Amino acid sequence: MNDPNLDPAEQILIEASRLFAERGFSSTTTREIAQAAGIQQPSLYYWFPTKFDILNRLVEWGIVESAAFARSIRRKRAPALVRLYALLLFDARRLCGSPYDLSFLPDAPELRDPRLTYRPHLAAFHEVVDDLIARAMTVGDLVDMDPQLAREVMLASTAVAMRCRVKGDEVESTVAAIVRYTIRGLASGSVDLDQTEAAAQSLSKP
Amino acid sequence: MNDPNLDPAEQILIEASRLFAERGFSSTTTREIAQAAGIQQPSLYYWFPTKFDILNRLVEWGIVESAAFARSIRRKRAPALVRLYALLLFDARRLCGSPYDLSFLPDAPELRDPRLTYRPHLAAFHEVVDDLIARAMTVGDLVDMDPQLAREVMLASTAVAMRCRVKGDEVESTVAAIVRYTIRGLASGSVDLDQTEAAAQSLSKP
DNA sequence: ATTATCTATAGATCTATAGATAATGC
DNA sequence: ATTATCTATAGATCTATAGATAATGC
Repeated sequence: MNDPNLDPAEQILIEASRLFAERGFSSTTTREIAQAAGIQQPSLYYWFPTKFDILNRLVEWGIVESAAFARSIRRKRAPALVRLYALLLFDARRLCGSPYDLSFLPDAPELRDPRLTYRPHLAAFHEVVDDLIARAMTVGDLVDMDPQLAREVMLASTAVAMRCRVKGDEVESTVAAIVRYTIRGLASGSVDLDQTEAAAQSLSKP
Repeated sequence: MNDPNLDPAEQILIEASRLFAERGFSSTTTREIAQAAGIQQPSLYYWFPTKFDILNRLVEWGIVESAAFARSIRRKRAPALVRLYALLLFDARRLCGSPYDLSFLPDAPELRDPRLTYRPHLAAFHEVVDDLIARAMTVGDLVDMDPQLAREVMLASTAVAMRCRVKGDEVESTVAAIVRYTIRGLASGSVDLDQTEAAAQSLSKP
């Protein structure tokens, strides 16, 4: 249940994410989190000021690195579709390989809480995705469709990947398959998918 | 806020679904639901035995008709991919056109509650989808991939459609676009997408 | 002294019930 | 009588704090 070699705060985050994914944030009690982490309920408050801060930490973790990767890929020279592909791969791989179970993130109603601090990072991430979608459409690599819809469909692939809850060796192949079929659905007929994927794969590994 | 021409139970379901989508089931209080429906909190219990029963009614509504449609389409003569396409169209169209906001359904952790009565209907729905996926793969209309992954990707399109929250005239075009690009991602190169869509469109309208 | 934990509990909910009240229809 | 509502509240949580206690390190 708990690994005594781990920082208690880390252990709490791991167990809390598992419980949030299973029962939802507000149905999970601080008592349950503490018990899963092997401590008493009030001891949680030594490591986190509130239950809400545990959620905030997990949500931040879920987006910060992907937003940073998005900023770095914006300056790269590759075609927009390749960069989009790489961004989706990076994001899905990171979330599926996370020690936390973040499968509750894509649709958790709690994300609407304005006290959460992830918004600027998500906005930056979306800005890059929207820019790359616009560029890929301009050069004819994406089917002509509502750009906002294209973004929704693309980002949904991360949610699907996490929902499959694959671990270890299977992460790589499952993520690759889901992202490939998402891009396949949105790319125009003129795109060489194998070549695009190969280029994206090498771009997505920092 | 409330339409006095409506059955109070119906009004409660509509407002409850909106609140569940916004804040989640367990963060929504019976007081909030009642207030949105224009009655006092205890008056809810004249129409529903428990808060949980409100959720159960909404979840049932979200699957029963689609499961019935799935059973009816299983016996139809069209190619498996056309029938899959029609099933996705029917399901997404119905959920997006619903008087209830069921966008919270695809990932609500509360769906794991074993007291909910939707399970047999969802199982029947999945059985048909899995059968059609297997058939479509056998005849080479679907790319070779893990069938369970194919199902996840397909059913995610309904979630994406609901998340777009389109209403009225825009439902039809948005749903059509999302389902088209989902099928595009999964269909093999030999499939004529326009023809498949046309056949599915006529099958999906009972 | 500092760090990390514990027990006990205050204070604030929130669901559901009890029982009164008003309105409708026989 | 039945239907539909209301006010008041019991009973059961659940988060976060207060304050004690034990262990570690100077």
